[in-house]
Amino acid sequence: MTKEQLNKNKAIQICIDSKESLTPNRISVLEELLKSRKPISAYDLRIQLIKKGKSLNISTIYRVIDFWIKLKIIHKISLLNKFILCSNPDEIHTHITNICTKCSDVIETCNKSMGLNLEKSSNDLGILITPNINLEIPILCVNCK
Amino acid sequence: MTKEQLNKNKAIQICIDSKESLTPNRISVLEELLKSRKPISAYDLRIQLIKKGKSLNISTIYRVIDFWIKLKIIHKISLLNKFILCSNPDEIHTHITNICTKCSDVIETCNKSMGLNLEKSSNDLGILITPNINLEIPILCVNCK
DNA sequence: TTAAATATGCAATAATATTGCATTAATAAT
DNA sequence: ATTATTAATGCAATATTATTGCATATTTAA
Repeated sequence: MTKEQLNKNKAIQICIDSKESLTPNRISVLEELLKSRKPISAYDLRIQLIKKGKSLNISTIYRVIDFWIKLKIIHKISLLNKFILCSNPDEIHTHITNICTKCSDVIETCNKSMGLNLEKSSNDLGILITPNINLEIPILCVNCK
Repeated sequence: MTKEQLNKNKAIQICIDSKESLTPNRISVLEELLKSRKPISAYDLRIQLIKKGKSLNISTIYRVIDFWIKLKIIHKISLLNKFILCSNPDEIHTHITNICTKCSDVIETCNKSMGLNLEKSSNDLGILITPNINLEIPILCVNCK
């Protein structure tokens, strides 16, 4: 079983588990994101789907994206106004999206590997860090640095 | 000397030191941002200035904002598509903008107080974290949590 | 099988941001 | 000081990203 297939199955499983309906549009958007390793904009995603004969309205694209975001399958990369699949959606932790400022490549890591201890510091400040947030860190990747 | 005045002077000093010209528009935008404790959009900033009889074109607004961003006086908050003054522009470190997801209030902290050790972890991953980046952390503030 | 709830399409519109080119203002050179 | 050069701004069009209200279609529940 390939990694891609695995992610798709996992996403579908999460969808079923949460008792949401798995419509053709939702599957199409999911499959398209599985293919694009880099973050992709909603409009570009739409163009890719049109190329495959699937012509969704842009509002539907956004709604479907919101749907997967709600299930934590997709991340919005605010720095780029683009979207990407989450690499490990079923684990509750601080997601970290390292974004290369040169090539827009994305390397997803987690709090442990990044030396973050946000819980402690947030306690000190009196603020609350909610679970499953996504931090975007501008970086230079191995190739670009 | 008030804190506001201090920040303005500091910003102006940084501008002079970097041999950039301090135009009326740049000062107007700076003053407006000094007043708004919360992040503000470019268009709203424009409206505020219009109320004071200063009618800048939106492209000028964006250019002036970019100017101050280049000098590290302003941060863009990508999560909100808004802009805010940096609270300590002359210190080179990882800036952290804690953004309350409920009220959009912003609490700026720094890496030390947030338990981050990004340099070490980035070495491990082979990526490079450039100086003076700004991390946006979605939180719940003291009032909203 | 019908009723209710949800998803999608459609098309308009909102919100955010950029561009090319003309004009004006600021700075440097003479 | 005057002119030449460079940089900033205005203008207005356009690009990009995102949302909305309402009608229709599809899915799920009764």
